[in-house]
Amino acid sequence: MQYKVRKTLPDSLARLGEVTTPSGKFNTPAFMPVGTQGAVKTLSPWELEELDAEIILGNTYHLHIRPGEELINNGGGLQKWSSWNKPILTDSGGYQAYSLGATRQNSAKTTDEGVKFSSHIDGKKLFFTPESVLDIQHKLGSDIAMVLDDCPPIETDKARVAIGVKRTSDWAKRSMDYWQKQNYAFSKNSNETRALFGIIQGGVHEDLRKVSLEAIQSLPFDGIAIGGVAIESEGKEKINFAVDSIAQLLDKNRPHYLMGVGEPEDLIRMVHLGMDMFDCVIPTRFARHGAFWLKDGYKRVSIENSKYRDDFGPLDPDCSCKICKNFSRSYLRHLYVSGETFALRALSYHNLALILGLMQEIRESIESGQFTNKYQRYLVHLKYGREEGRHSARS
RNA sequence: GCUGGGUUAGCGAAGUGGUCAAACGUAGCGCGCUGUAAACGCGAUGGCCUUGUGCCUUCGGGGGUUCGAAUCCCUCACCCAGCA
Repeated sequence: MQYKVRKTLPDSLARLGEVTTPSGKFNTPAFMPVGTQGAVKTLSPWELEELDAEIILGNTYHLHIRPGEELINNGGGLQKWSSWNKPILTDSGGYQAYSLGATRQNSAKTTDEGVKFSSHIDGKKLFFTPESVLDIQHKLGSDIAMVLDDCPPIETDKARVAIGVKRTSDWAKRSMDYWQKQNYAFSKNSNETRALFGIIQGGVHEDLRKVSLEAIQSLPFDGIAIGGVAIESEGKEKINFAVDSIAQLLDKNRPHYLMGVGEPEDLIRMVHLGMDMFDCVIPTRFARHGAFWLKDGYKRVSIENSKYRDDFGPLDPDCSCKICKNFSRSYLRHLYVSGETFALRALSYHNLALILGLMQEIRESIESGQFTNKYQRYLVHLKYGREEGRHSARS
C-alpha cells in the first residue's frame, strides 16, 4: 500500500491524499460504506460506484462464521466473489467482541490470549486471536486488514480502558510479527502490497490515548486507526475529545482512519483534525429505519412523518441524486409505510449520496484551500480549531 | 315483518357485575440508533392538571336494576345472517 499526501492546509490538519492498494486507488478523505456481510445493505456494487464509493468495508467476524473465508477464497476473494472490483478494508472483529460481549452477557469474552465468541447465528464457540484474525483477512483477500483490538465501552472505568490499551498494544506487536512472518503484505494479483492498520484505544482519557498512540505508531503499520470513539458515547463531545487530544501527534506520513464515524458534522470536524478515512453504518441504518438527511444543515428527518404524506416535492430539494430527481416524499413515504423494500434502498441510496457527496465537497474545498472557511460553523467546538484553526484562518 | 347475532378508543378486536380509563393488534405521534446480532429498538397514546394509590368524561342513544354496570333488564336506532 502506498499513501501520498497531495495537499495540506495551513489552518487545519485536513489533508488531501491518495491511497494505492492491490485493488486500486482511493482518494482521501474517504468515506467507506459498510458492507458487513459482503454487501452494503440493500445496494448493488454498481450503485455504489455510481455514488462515488471508492472503497468499502467487510467484516472478519461475520464472514468467518458465514460463509467462511475458505469459501470466499475459493470464490476468488471477496472483491471478485462479490463483484466489487475496488479496494476493501476488513474490520478485525474487535468491535464484535465489544458489541456481542461487553454490552451483553456470555456471547464474547476477552482475555490476553484473544476473544472467545459464541456465534450469534448458532451459538458455536469461536476463538479469535490477533494471528487468526489475520489469517482470515488474508483469505478474504482484503486490501487493508485491521489488527484485533480490545475495545471496551467508552464509559467503562479507566482501569478497564488501561487494560484495553495494554492488550491492544501487545496484540498489535503480535499482529505485526505474524504479518511479517507470514508475508501477508504480498499480493499475488498486484505489485502493490496489502496493508495492515494498527488501532489506538484509550477511551476518553488523554493520557491513555497518548500511551496507545506511541505504542501503535512505533510499529510499521501502513495506517493508524483510532478506535473506540463512536460507541456508547453520550454525545459528540467524547468523539471530539478523544480525537482532539492526539490529532496533532499522529504520524503525518500514514493515513489516519477514524473507525465508526460518522454523521455529516462529525466527518467535517474529524477531517479538520486530520482524519483521512471513515466508515459508519449510520447512512444505511438510518435509511432502513426511515430516516434521511437533508443537505441543508445536515438535518435528520423521518420519512414516516405524516406531514410528508401529501408532499410531492423531492426527498431533499438540495440533492441531485437519482432518488431526489425521480421520487417525491409522498411516494417514498407511502413505500416506507407500506413496507416496500424499495423505500429502504431509496433512502440508503440518498443517504450515501449525501455522505459521499459531502466527502467530495470536502476534498474539493481542501484542494481550493477553502475548507476551514466553508465549514467554519462546524469547527468551533474543537480545541484545535479554537486555538489554531480560526486564528490562522484570519491571518 | 319474524328469529337470531351484533354495535367497545382513528380502525380492528378482547373484556360479559367491583381488581376497567378498558388487554392486544394496527394506524397515527414522539424518541433513539456512529468499526451492523439493527428493514430495528424504546416510549406515550380519552381529557385535564398540582403528573398522583389525582380529578373529570367514556364502552351506539335513552331509561332502569344495583352499594357498584362496558358487563344485567327495558326501549329506540343502526348493522349482519336466516326465514317470510
